[in-house]
Amino acid sequence: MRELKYAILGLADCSPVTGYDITKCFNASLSKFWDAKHSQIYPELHRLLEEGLVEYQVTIQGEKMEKKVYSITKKGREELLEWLRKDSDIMAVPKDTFRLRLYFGDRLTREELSETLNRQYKKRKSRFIYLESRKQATSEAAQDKSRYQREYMLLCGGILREGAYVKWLEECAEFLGIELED
Amino acid sequence: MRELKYAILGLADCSPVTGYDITKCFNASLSKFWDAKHSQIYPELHRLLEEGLVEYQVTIQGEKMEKKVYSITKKGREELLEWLRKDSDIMAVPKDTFRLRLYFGDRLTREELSETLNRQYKKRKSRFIYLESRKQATSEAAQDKSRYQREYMLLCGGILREGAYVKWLEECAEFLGIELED
DNA sequence: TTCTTCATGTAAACGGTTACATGATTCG
DNA sequence: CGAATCATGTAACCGTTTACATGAAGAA
Repeated sequence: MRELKYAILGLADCSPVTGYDITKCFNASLSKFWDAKHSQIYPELHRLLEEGLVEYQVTIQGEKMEKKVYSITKKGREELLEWLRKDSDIMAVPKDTFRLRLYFGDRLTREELSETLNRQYKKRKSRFIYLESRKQATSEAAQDKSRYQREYMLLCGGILREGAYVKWLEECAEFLGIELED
Repeated sequence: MRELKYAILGLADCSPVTGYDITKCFNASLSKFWDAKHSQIYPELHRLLEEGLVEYQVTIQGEKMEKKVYSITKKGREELLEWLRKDSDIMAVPKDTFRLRLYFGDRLTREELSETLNRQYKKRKSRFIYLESRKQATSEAAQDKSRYQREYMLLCGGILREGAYVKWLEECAEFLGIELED
């Protein structure tokens, strides 16, 4: 529970950050390790501040624009480490609208079902190909820069996940006797 | 949005159901096509009733225990079909606590990281093996009974997903130079 | 008789999204 | 000058979980 807390704490432990930085970081990487909107991040930062896990310094950007740069405190680092050492339960099966549609797919005509399957296949496959293409670039960076190693590992995880989904769709098509367009 | 609505509508379209039946159905199958607690299902059923998508008849179980058996209406079936024909966007990357822990894993000692990885590997692998073992049983049923076909397809999806996760953990171990116990 | 399962609900809290709201800075 | 980006917040709403609450039926 309260996992956003630890995602923020972890980022603040890498280097001092603003709420805006955190938002960008969550949106940026393909290999999303977490996701949150700024409307969730700012209140959480306030809460971490109250709990004494982070502190901030106001910096002036340009003429007068204030930004709050948060750093982790000793107490914050301790709590982060404590959390990192904990056991992770395997996550509940994610809710997947496509899977739900497929489950009740016998109500559709053969053509409709084929369309449903093909549309998903197209999307998943193009995402898979895109991630694969990004792997090469990240792979080289991961060799020397240790900060790219974790990005690389997560990217590999994403590729394997997408690959499994694509393969599943191919299996479904075969099982249902549906032709997949490529 | 409101996907629980369609999960319930779909089940009610298979055969008349009580709220309790729906709850059981969601909890039962390995190849969970959806998940919800009874505290979410009962209010949703009331809402579907108001919208005229389901109707119910009260049945007496035993001496005096009343149960509400819901069936889908014509309007409900139409809305379900309309929804089934829609396109499914690919779901957002699921939030995964283990992935988050791994991302900040450089803060742990080599031994701690090894433990973290091994614990997850053990869980994932045993789940994978369990699902695989269930595949055989379901496979035979899927040959003749059409109602087992969709169960079978979803189970295959689950196996591929778990398999990919296991493979990813193995890749991570190799990348980090960590030995996985089997 | 006691325990499990069947059966139906409500209330509070939580995590997350969407929308509302404001204003400075930088780049073309 | 105008558009994109930087920067920080709040409020309402929605979906979901946990806890509260009750009681009958069936099996051991």
